[in-house]
Formats: sequence, C-alpha cells, structure tokens
Amino acid sequence: MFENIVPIDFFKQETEIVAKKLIGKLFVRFIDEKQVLAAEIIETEAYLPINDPACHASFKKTKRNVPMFENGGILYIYFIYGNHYCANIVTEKEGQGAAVLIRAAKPVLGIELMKINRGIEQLEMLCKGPGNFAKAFGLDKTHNFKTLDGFNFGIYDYKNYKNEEIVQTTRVGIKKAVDLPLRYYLKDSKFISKK
DNA sequence: TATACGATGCACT
DNA sequence: GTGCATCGTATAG
Repeated sequence: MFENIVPIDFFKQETEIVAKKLIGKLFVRFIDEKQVLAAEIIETEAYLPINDPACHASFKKTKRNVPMFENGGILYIYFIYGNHYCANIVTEKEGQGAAVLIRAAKPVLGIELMKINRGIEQLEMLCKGPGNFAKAFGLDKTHNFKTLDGFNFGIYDYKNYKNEEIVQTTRVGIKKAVDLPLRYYLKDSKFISKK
C-alpha cells in the first residue's frame, strides 16, 4: 500500500491544485514499526499566498505562521479556540505563505487507535472536522514542520476520482474572504465535516 | 505586561 | 439552533 508516495515536488504547485488533488489520497502517520495510522483525505481547503485575507500568512510572517513560508511538503499545525489543533500541508515554494487545511478524512488503518484517541466508536466521526482529524491522528504542535517524506508522515496515492465527483465550494468557519470557492470535498461522502 | 480573539466541537435548548 | 469552553498568539501599551 505504501509504494506510491507522493513526491515532495507535488506540494510546490499552486495551492488550489494541491488541495483538489489531495482528495482521495492517503494521509499516513508512522508512529513506530507496529503502529501506522492512515486515512483517505475527503475534504480540504486552500489558503492562498496572495489576495486571501483568511490565510494566516496573508498579513506578514509571524512566529506562528513560519511553517507556511517554508518550501511545500511540510506540516503546519496550530492551536485554535483553546481546545483544538488543525493540521495543514504547506504548499508552494519557499517564501510564499500558503497551505492546505485537512478538514476531514476516512479512516483506513489504525482505526482502533483513532477510536482511543477520540474516545468514540463511530467510524465516520473519527476524522470529521479539522480538530477531530488532528485528534484522531494524535497530532499536536510537536509535529509542526514535519516533512511528508514517508519517514514520520507521508501522502500516498490511493483513490482516483473523476473531476465531477469533487465538489468545489466556499470555505467553512472563517470571517474573511468567505466568498472564495476554495473548499473541496468528495461528493456525497458521509465523511465530510458538514454540507 | 495585558488583552482580545480565532481555519472548532460539543453540550444543551 | 444557540452558547461557550479554553489558551496560544498577535498586537498594543
């Protein structure tokens, strides 16, 4: 299952393209020799380097958003609302300030550990929403900056969906630039965070 | 140093 | 459908 890793160069493309193409790919965390967590990415949002006030990197480089200015292919994990972590994949080239937020996924491997991490049983609830996705994978700020090179983390080819199976719409939970259609999700999936 | 607030989730009505 | 916990970060003073 892990022979087709997505190369780091993939993440250096335009953020919208990466966000859309990530749908159907496998997000994998290798904890140790025995423990592997994997989920099919079902829902993403793009945060752009220019003309996107909702992007954390839109104003300037700060202590929090430095990972977004690195070369694409690393994780950007931040803490929000006092309770939740959100996991992003940094995109574009060094100095741009862009990322793709992972909003929801379908658990594939390590489901038992995800249930423990979340404290619930329902499969479709395990990775529903960015905060829950991070919790199911046990992600926190210690995983900030981690590279998706297949050592600790990796993105792998998994499913290929047709263009018309991927819905493009407006983003969720933001106050700025609410009209930009930068959210992508798999049509009719029961794993998406919300309609 | 102080203070306001957010790319959320969940309990409660 | 509505309210709010909770805290790291940004920003101002």
